[in-house]
Amino acid sequence: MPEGHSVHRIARQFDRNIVGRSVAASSPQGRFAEGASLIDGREAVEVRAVGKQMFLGFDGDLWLRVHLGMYGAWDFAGEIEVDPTIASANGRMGQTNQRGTDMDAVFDDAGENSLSSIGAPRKTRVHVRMSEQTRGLGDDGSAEWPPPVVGQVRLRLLTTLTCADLRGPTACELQTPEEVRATIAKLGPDPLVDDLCEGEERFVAAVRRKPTPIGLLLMDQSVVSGIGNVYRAELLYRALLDPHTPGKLVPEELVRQIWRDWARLLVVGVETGQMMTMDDLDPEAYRRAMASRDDRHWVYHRAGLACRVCGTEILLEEMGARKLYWCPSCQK
DNA sequence: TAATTATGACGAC
DNA sequence: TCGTCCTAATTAC
Repeated sequence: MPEGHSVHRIARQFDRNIVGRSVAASSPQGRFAEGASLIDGREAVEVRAVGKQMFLGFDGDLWLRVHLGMYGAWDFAGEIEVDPTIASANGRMGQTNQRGTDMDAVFDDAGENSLSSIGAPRKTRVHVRMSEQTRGLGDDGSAEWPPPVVGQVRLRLLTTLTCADLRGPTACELQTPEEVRATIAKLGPDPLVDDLCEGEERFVAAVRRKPTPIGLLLMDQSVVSGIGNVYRAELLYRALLDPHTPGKLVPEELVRQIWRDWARLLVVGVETGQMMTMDDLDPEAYRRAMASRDDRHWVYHRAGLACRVCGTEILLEEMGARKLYWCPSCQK
């Protein structure tokens, strides 16, 4: 799944292409038929991303809450107005998506996926038909509209120009404004939502209150929003911090540093669509790091390999029912 | 064709 | 701590 950066990117796409328009909603798969019928015909009026969740507001105080879980995805198709920041990232990643449709992949949160053949799960994809020029020139030569449904589509939102297909979400439900507020209230601070200073104080307070290992706290969405398994491993490495350290024993200044680092990585992630965690590298090393998913991180997915800095073997253990990668030598 | 994997989160013990 | 749910790509057989 998309960690926080992907959800913010998706929200931007909604803001650009869905918000302010009436949508036809359906559930091709049938499992959200009732909800879709309630949305159908309404105008989307606002989108919010908080941590790993997205809230899409419709007129009449009806909100759609979506959590993609581990392998949910939104597929966009149609003539899409691309967010400038996303478009700029395109220069680096513009390549045809693996489905080989008539769409150009303007961005692909699978950045790491499309740059590598290693078994990454499906990623959030965005297919964009950039111009009239490409319309009708695709492999199928048909430029069908709306696009044919492929696979299990829980929810399809269609405007006159844009099609957004949701598949595999762990949560897809309608909420009242009250419920949206309640959901968000339970979430820890998100650097792109909350005031940075305020967020930092909340994060520091939550972490330093608990005996729980910092490696678990970073994954706890009530402590801080948007961090997933990749960012957890990388943030801890960047902080040179042992994942087992109880929250209350992490020096306050280091806790603050982690928050600010998360804020920085999140911004980079939103801009590039990639979980770039080795941004301190020189250009040549950076280029190499980008070349494949396996070369992109300090410790994530590097079990058994030598630490890039000290050469010690990167360890793999289960923490919070997820795979935790770390360097026992660098992280104390 | 089946098994495996994945950037999550819940609820039942 | 476990099992469960959501889906599709990749790998193994």
